[in-house]
Amino acid sequence: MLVGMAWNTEETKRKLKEAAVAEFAAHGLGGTTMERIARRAGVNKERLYTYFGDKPRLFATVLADELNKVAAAVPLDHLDGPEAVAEYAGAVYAYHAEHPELTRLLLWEGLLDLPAVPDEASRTDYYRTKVAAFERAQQSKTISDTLPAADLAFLVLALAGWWYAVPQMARMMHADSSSTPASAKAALMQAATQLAAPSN
Amino acid sequence: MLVGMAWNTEETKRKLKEAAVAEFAAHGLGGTTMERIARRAGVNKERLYTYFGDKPRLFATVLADELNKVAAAVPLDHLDGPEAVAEYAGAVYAYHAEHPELTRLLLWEGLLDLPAVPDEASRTDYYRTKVAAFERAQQSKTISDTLPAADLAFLVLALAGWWYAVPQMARMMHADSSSTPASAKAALMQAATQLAAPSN
DNA sequence: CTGAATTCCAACGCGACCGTTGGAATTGCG
DNA sequence: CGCAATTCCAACGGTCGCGTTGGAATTCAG
Repeated sequence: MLVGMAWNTEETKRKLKEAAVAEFAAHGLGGTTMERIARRAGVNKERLYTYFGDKPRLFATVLADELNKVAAAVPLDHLDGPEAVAEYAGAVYAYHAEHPELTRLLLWEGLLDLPAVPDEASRTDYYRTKVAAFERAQQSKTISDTLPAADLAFLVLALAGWWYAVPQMARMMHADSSSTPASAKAALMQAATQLAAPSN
Repeated sequence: MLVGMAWNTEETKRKLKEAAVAEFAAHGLGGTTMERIARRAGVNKERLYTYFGDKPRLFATVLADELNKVAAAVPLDHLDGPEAVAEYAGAVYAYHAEHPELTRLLLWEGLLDLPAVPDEASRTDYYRTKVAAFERAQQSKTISDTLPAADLAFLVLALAGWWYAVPQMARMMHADSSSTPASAKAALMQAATQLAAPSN
């Protein structure tokens, strides 16, 4: 009965998912072709269908994978003070700088505006733990409570994500070319600090 | 020689552009079909090609049109104090709430990451006038100068735009359904105020 | 009315992509 | 070795959308 280990199946799946992330991030659900994913992975197209189902299902799979990766890479359990909020915002920005695929996948997904996203339950849990960390910090008076915790957390992510959402706008607003990834990160950390600083 | 006024050409062009905005905003450049645009406008597909060229050109045309509209609808020449920044952020949010097409077009464009966007020169001018208004307010010490003017302006727009960029994230983070468009607007205006408030 | 210019549109060629299928190659097992 | 199970893949049918084209309908000038 034993499932054969022949043809290193797991490795093939991994290569396909890696290629799918790159293609979907670059071209979106509609702009990506299964053919190109398979070619990039050096695998036949048919494997995609037997392993992952059709194109939307594959998209959902790779997005869920990437979300799990970022959840592991940028933890957030405890916040004590505005500086910790800035650190978190900076870490999110830095992660996206190294892995621009995730933001782009999220944006492509957002533009599809499906009635419900795949994996909604676990993703909601994930975001709620972030919000809960902000709530606890508010209750212990270490950060500002002028904004509801959910809004504050959401807006901090907005500061970090907007650069990747509309890069063309970022480029045009900083036309004097005085802007670098490093200065962008410094600016958003400063901004996050101001959002989280206890009102005086 | 006189060009005939027959078949009300201008009206046909207007209807085509209106339909194109709706379709492009909903499905993006790749997901939109010329056929559907023409059907929605009640006009034959071929008119699109003779009037506007191919699909990317049409996309650029309608995006430029929408940018001109928002520039006219949400002016910004003078800023005096954090409250004015909040007012501006709120106005931007409100405009996008009524015309969600523009943000979506910008996001689709951003995801294409073209080396240069159409109409780059005039759009750069447009953004630079916004930045200049922030700069003047900083020089007259009515708003905070802890952030470069370009970053501050950019991040204020981030606060207003993020809701539309990742609506699925907004929905999941506010899972308790305590969030409304009105509360979102209030939150972002509060946040904008805190970003712009002179440091103490 | 006749003819030229312009707007409109039905139909087409062509290429691209999705998802499938039939069968070949490889592996483990008896 | 022979057999069954599994992984792999080249090729295909069908559909869809882009951009074009040939000609019909409408308008205006003479």
